[in-house]
Amino acid sequence: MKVITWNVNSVRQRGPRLLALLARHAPDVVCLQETKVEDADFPGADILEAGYHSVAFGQRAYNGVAILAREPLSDVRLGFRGDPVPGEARVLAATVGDLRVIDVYVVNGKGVGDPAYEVKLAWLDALADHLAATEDASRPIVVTGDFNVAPTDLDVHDPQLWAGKNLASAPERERLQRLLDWGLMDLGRAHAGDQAGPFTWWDYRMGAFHRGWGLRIDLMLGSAAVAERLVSVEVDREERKPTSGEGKPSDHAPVILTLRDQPS
DNA sequence: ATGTCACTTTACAAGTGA
Repeated sequence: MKVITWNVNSVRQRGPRLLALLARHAPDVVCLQETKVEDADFPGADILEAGYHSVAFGQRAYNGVAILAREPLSDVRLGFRGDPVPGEARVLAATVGDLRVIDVYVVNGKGVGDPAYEVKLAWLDALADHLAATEDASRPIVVTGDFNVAPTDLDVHDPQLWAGKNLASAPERERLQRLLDWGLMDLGRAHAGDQAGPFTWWDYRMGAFHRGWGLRIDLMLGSAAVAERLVSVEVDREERKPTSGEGKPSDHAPVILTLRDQPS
């Protein structure tokens, strides 16, 4: 079974590349972030034609999440109680087969000391509270998406440069750890071991991708029932190249989780 | 570190969020 997460930075701009991704990897589940469209404009018909059901939770211009799946999606939940920014479409949960899928687009935070950074910390706390209150960590769960947090210095191309900065600061890493303490494993790190990266996001500016200036902020977190089925977590770096596919790339690369099939 | 991109608008260039 394959689960993909991808911050598309506008699903309208990334339409052809999204359909190509579905054809290339034939995933079972895809979580998208930063779709940037209201639900009426979400390309659900094109996605259905490609063989995928979908649920979208979007808004105009900003944020927006969606889950695609070969199998029907059930127990869909939009947003979460206690969200410090309830007007922003950032969390979508659905059940696919035996798997509970929670798609998240974490508040960016702008910079340490910015009011948005305090919102980010509160938001991560609220999400951890919500999961503990509403989900069962003993079941197969994947919490995935753009966390806007590089969990450790292994997840940063230049730890000295990023030390204490937004996306890599200790307070946000502590909040992420709270989430893990509830009963999740960072599957990407489990697969990569003590190797740096693999990175999933590179700034559009300064030729950052070409220079290897990346961060691992798009994460696959899994409960124990998922972690025991872990085969691999890989980054589709090709998708980040300007030359691959139709139109421009997102600033994030897709992350592909592969799980062993359930013994039946 | 900031050489870009996508979005929006008493729009046709400039601010914003990332």
